[in-house]
Amino acid sequence: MSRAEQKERTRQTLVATSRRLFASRGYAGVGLAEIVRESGVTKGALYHHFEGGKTALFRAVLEEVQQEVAARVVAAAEAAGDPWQRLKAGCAAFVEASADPEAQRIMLIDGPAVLGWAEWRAIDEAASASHLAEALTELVDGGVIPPRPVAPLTRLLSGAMNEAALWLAQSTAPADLPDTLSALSALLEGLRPEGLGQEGLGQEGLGQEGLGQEGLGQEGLGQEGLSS
Amino acid sequence: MSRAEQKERTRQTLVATSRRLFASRGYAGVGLAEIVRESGVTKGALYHHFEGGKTALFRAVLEEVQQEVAARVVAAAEAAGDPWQRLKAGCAAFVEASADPEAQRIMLIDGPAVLGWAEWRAIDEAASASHLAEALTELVDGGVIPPRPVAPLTRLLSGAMNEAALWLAQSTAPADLPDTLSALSALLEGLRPEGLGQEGLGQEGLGQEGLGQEGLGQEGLGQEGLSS
DNA sequence: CCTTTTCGCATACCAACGGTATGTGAAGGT
DNA sequence: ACCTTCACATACCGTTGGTATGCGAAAAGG
Repeated sequence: MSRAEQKERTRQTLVATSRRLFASRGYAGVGLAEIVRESGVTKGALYHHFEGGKTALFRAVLEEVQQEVAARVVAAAEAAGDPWQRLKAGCAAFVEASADPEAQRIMLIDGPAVLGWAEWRAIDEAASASHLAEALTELVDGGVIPPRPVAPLTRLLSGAMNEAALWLAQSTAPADLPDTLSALSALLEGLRPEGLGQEGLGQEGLGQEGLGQEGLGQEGLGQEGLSS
Repeated sequence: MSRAEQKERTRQTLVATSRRLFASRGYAGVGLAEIVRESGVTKGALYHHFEGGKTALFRAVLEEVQQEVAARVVAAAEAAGDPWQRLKAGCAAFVEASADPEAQRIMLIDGPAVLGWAEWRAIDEAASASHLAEALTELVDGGVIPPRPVAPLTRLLSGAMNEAALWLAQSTAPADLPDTLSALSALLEGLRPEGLGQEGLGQEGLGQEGLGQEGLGQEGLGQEGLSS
């Protein structure tokens, strides 16, 4: 095996191992000793690949998780038709993807605390939030929603979805997911001038491959007023 | 000085010192050695007052911060008239109070990471989120907004406000605060059936004593479509 | 081919950290 | 006056993230 191959392989092993451990027990709950042991390397290798030590390793893991979530959001949005549908499909996909407890601890809990909010937000912006901002800008430019600064709205919606995903991850009621998507849909619909075809915010044919969210015994999704 | 007095005083000193340090450099960035040194006590005293060690100390600090924020929210809400106005005034007060960088690091960044999301949310619920849920329930019961499960909506709005506060704390544009309040107002208004007197989400006589947010050179607040 | 350099990684070590076991002296009851 | 309580101090420990240095095989040079 060539040296470059081996190097990349070691790096990926380190990222994969620490991702699994960080996701299950949190950043502070995992020591470097355990990471390097389960990776089959030593601390020397870790610091050779990640100059910043534990923090840099976490950053690599976070970026990987963020890009996976973003990929799902983009795929869902592209499968939808008009800009308004793309926004709603993207939001629904984001909430569903972020509901994965594995991604949560890394992306939403430890991320801001370990890297600081500024850097966390920069990564989030590059991966996901930028798409949300673009979608909103497009809707404003297209006259679908009234003119309004998109930056604050982007933050509000991004935060709403993050928190909702956190809540969903530990909720037991199967109705919580559709109820949340319905409520999010209602908030988005409220941005539009009165009465422009209120569709639900559900999964109409957008990529939802093996999320573990299926089979929760709910019908349509996105309809309102069911199950308090 | 009596023993009980001295005990309470030591405890308060520890909480105040660690609150200041946690706020400025984060939970992980402050060691117990520094806390006890600046408090004028030793580690023995710390562990005598806080059995859980550093975590328990942080919990005490978090609860203090949460209660202060909640007090401001309640004061603002009570100063408003009808339930709908109370909701909006409370939301505005929450965003403004949470925009304080001191409270942020403790309440929004380190809180979930140190205590875990479940415990953090329990504290948040007891202090602030419960009031939001009550306000929403009241509005549903009063027929002001259509029937809908309030729990998901509470989480969405709570998350939106948290993230917005985080964003506002590091934003430099003075228009960001009014723009955010305006956007939040628009989202809330969207929950109401069409056309019921769209007032802005500003400070109309609700308690905003010395927040440091005044004088940001903005007019009305809560109007839409200005700046950027 | 053989030499030399490179570099991916291992070994050994360290200061600092959170945490604990034990000691102590003054306040408060009797 | 005695004894008990208890709010703290002292001394110590295991583990942690981090670093300086050594090594051996793969690549580069002749």
